[in-house]
Amino acid sequence: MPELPEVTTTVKGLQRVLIGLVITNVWTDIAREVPSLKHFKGTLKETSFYKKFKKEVIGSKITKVERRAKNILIHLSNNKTILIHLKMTGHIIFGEYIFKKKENIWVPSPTERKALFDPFNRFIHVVFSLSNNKQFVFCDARKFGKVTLFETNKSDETTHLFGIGPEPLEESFTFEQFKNQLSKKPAGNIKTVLMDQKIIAGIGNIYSDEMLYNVYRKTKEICSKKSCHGVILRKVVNGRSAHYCSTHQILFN
DNA sequence: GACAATGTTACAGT
DNA sequence: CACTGTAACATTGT
Repeated sequence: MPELPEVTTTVKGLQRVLIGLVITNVWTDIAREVPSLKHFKGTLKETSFYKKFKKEVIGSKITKVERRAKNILIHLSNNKTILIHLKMTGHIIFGEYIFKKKENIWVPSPTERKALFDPFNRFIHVVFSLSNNKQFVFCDARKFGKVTLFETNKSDETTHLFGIGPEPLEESFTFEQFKNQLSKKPAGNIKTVLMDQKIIAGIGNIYSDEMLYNVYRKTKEICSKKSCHGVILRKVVNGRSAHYCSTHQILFN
């Protein structure tokens, strides 16, 4: 469930298991950097993308893993960084996998923990094999996710990160700064602003809902705020479901 | 079958 | 130019 906190959890997990390992192979069943988006077709040759990706990644050591907005950044020893965006349903699995050649699929080793056999984990699209004979797997039911590569020292220029706003957990991020950013915006939906990655990084639909009162996907339920008897309603804001209390929250449009 | 789903981007319209 | 709303991406789960 990838917004800032979930991506952070993923990154922390990867830091524990990936640092110092060498990437020995890359397998994928997708042809493009972004499996689905049409607009990447023009700039990236479909079949060549992962060929090149593979070449640049194999043999390098993982030196550092970090998060920027909702992106996972895996820094390599050769001035390359693997960038993974999980989008809606992408997730990462680390474990021991076995490749079934006949069926062209990856399955968890029979000795692996039960969670890896969960049907949710069956949409495997990119597999990185590592020097400890384990695999680091990108799994995504909807194929919205992005797995790509950029030059580490060009992180300020890469289109994948360009223009992303401040990290809310950085010390440099202050209330004053946020207020200043807000004042530049015309009056409008606060939810839209909270989810705008250029204003503040990492907030998505669930957390923006929670910030504005805590009732994500509780449509029709009775408001749980003390002595409030409102009912939770749903309204589409900025193309996404917004949930709010009919009594103690007011919508202006 | 209809609808909703954690994200982002292109595009049409105002 | 700035902003807004919608469709698209691909697929599953309810």
